[in-house]
Amino acid sequence: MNIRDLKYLLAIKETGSFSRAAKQCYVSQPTLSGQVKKLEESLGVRIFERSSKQIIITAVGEQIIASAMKVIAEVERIDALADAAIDPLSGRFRLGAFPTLATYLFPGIVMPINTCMPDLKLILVEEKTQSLIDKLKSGQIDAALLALPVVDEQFKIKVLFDDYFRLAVKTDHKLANKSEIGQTSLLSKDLLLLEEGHCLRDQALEICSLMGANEEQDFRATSLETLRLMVKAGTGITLMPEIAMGLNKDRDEDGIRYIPFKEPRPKRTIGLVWRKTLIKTAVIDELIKILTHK
Amino acid sequence: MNIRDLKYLLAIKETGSFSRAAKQCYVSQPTLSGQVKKLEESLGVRIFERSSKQIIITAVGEQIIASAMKVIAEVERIDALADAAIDPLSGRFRLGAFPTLATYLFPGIVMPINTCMPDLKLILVEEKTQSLIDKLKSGQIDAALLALPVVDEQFKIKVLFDDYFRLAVKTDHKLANKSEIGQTSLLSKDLLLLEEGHCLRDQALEICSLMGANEEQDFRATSLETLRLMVKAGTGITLMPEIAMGLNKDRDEDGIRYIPFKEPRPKRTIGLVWRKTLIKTAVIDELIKILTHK
DNA sequence: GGTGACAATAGGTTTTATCTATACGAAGGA
DNA sequence: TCCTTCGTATAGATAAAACCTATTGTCACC
Repeated sequence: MNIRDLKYLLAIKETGSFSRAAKQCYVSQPTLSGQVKKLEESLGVRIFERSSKQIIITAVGEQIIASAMKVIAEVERIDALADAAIDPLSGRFRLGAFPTLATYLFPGIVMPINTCMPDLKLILVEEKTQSLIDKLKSGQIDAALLALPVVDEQFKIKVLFDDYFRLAVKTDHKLANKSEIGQTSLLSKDLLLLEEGHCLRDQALEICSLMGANEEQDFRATSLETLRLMVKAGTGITLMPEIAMGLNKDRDEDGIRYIPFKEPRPKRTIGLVWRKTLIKTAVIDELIKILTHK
Repeated sequence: MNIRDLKYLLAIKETGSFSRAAKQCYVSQPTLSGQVKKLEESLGVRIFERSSKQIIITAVGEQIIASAMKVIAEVERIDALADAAIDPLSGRFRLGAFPTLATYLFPGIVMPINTCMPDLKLILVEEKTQSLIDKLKSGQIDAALLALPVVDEQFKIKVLFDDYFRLAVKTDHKLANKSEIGQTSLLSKDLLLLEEGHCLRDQALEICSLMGANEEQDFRATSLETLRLMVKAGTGITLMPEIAMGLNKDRDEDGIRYIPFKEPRPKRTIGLVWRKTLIKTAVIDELIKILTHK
């Protein structure tokens, strides 16, 4: 048996045809046909039912192909291990973050990452939390910045920092002159929220315990910047994480006042999450250094 | 990369030498050396530090070899899948059972198994429960008859039958004329038990709640038959599962009376346990049929 | 300095994978 | 029914690779 042969099997399953599989593997159709036939003979079972019409995979075939996929994946892992050993801080690295964090965090970390790991081809992915978790699991991204808690057997997690919430109100809002705010003050109808799927929306709802009261609102913003503009326009108030406030946390900006909460200050805890089986853990270590030194 | 090359790696790790590995793989030493060298070159990393004294595996080497083992295991699985597809009821099958069950159950199932699966090379393994579980996990046996509950993610389990306990006493024992017995009657010092590690010992202790009282006993039998002989000799009484009583459950035998317990009658539940990843599940199905029709 | 153990190298042979060209078989259209 | 098309199988030649034996190189030990 040969690794190449197993790749042929996967290609046939994928393309549904010997000729197309051959093309995909950059070999001639007779070569691929011959190798598959030899494999079938050596195993003593038929993997494909051939006809000029279509290729049907036998029951054993499906099982064999499932195992073949695992073999190929592990072989690729060997390649990746070798690559990482040559230079653990080089190659492609895909880092994800959810939108209400990514917008404000990513700009500040590109430079330091580039300085610290010049050979790393960094790919930044901005998606909602669930999508990031899915992509982490399927290996489409290598690590993600997520709001904790994230509970999953196959992940490793490093707590990075707390991001406290403030209440963003227009400077002439009735709450604007308060120096601190209690959570009960949020029981108002003019609280603006993001659309479904944003973790910040869920956190805000949890903080405000407004589940029922808010269902009737028919406006759902798609970004925090939209919310900010609406606060500025006097449409309502919103929760704003400090990371989204810009540099001057204690001064008003753009006619908006960011009022801190009374203790216990509501917050979101940001952590770095990656698969236990990830190979380039050296990159993770560097990322943690950069993200905790902020 | 080639599956054969990965086997070379494992052989070198195993034998600690290129020449011995070559011998183990039935190739010449230069062949193996050459292939390993080529593999190292294609991966761009050194897997072994060579010297005339000893072979040292590099850090990447260890990782690569760990992956190589997974690849080989999965490749062997492909072979096994094919074999099972040709004839699912043929080949070697290793069935385990713990001693106090095996002695009485095994003799009765060899014939039916042989009749029903004539091409199956059945290997019967009699070991204590913990050893059977270890061997199941490591693939040294294919299935085991165990006293439930057995809780493990990687196992599948089929409940087979209940095996009720009776109290075995000498016919002239003071309890011998009772037709039924309560569990409190067991608070006696002459209860004989098996040595540590037998699940029957633990079950007996649990039933009697005699943990403390029994620690001082310095006699621990190694088999149920020894216990039976001692009961017959008048040394004491013991718990005996019905399966060990022979065919005549309601008559005395050998000067021993087997007294049933009052409800709820204490029992052990016997189940068939196998790895979820086992390939020859057709054999499992047949075994279940045979073992539940008893 | 000689010896033994072990890995690396050299050169030739065998095996295997691959190619192009062609045959075969089924389905669809004239 | 015949012809074309699409797809797989077969044949024969070529290129690549894995393998062998013989030999060299290297290090430790006596």
